[in-house]
Amino acid sequence: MARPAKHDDEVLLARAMEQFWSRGYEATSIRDLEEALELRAPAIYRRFESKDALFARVVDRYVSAVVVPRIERYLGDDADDPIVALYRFFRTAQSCRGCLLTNTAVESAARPPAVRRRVRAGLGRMRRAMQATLERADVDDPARVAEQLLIAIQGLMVLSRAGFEGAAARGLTRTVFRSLFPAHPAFAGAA
Amino acid sequence: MARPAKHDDEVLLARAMEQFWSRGYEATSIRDLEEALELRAPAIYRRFESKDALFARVVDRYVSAVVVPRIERYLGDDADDPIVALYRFFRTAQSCRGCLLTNTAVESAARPPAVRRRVRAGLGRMRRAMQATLERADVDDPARVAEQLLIAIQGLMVLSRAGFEGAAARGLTRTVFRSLFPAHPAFAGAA
DNA sequence: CTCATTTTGTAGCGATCGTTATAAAATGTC
DNA sequence: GACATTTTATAACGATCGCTACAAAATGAG
Repeated sequence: MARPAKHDDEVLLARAMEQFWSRGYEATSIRDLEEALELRAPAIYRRFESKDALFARVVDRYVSAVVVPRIERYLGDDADDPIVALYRFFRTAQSCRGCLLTNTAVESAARPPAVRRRVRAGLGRMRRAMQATLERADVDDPARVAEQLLIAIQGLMVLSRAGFEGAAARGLTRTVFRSLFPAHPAFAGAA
Repeated sequence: MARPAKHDDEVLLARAMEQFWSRGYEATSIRDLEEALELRAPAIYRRFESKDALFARVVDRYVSAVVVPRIERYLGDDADDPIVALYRFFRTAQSCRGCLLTNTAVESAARPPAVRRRVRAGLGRMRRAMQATLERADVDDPARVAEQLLIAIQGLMVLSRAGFEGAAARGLTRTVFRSLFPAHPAFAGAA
């Protein structure tokens, strides 16, 4: 009964996410999005109110389509060794794009409170998932260790984005786990 | 023999740094800088080539006028307890502006390599200063622990910028030190 | 085919971006 | 005071920003 849309919201949000993730909010223009979404500005605005509103939807999608699936894949309760699972969760998170939540937390200190709230919620979700995994591993004070891990993964994301990648980043991640889980055989550390 | 400048470079760089630090590179316009520096655009451009070049000088000044003095003040070799000194170094670093090196590392993944190099150099300087302090404290494997601390402080800066401040941030910092230095009396942790 | 409905593209809005040509203001020298 | 020198401000450049009137394209219903 009406003209069909070229792409559904999911596809558009995925493409927009790629842009915002690698270039950041400010550095991504509507013209960039026109190319990425294969859609001209008016069509973008009719579907997503404004650049800000689109970005908010993108942050939501990042959590639901990137963070949560990664949590389920690596931190699901079927993991044989929860600590090794956490290690893999860390290692597979590193890339030159860093983490959209990290990038947004830093970049948008002066941006709409709605976005900042979403970022904090996303970070909280990660922390709780890691805590649940730690509880399965019977570590002491899982809440504190989860905080540690949240801090560490944010720091690692910053260093990834700063250019410390590959072997360097791998070494840093091992260092984190060796320090936090010195008794674990996989990271059994000579001090 | 010529018209005197209203302000010397040091004053101008200090004011520009405030802007870039709290708002970021992209979000700071030349018009913003005109107000902050009390100087019109052509005067700014005659002194500092371009916005990029000015920002590079600002990053340098941040290291030499903020990072290095803080290192000397808190991590100088006259500290009675190097671990407590490191703790104070961390605690006094937290603010809603985060750290300019952290912010720049995240924001300018797609910016001139010269700036990225300066950021990495600044981070390296912090790491070496913390390592030297750790060596004075006779901890095991100071190089590894220094890496840990660098990761942790970057993570804490992200969370500061995300809105975790005050009591929350204080708690997080204590958690870091309690975990890394469980034997130290100041952070003697019930696991 | 006509019509109502929805989606899209063309073209362009005013505002602001980084930057600059040009001239005025402020000094020491003679 | 006239001059050379340096620093500054006035005014504006083309480009791009986020955004939008408006009309054309694409469907199903009648």
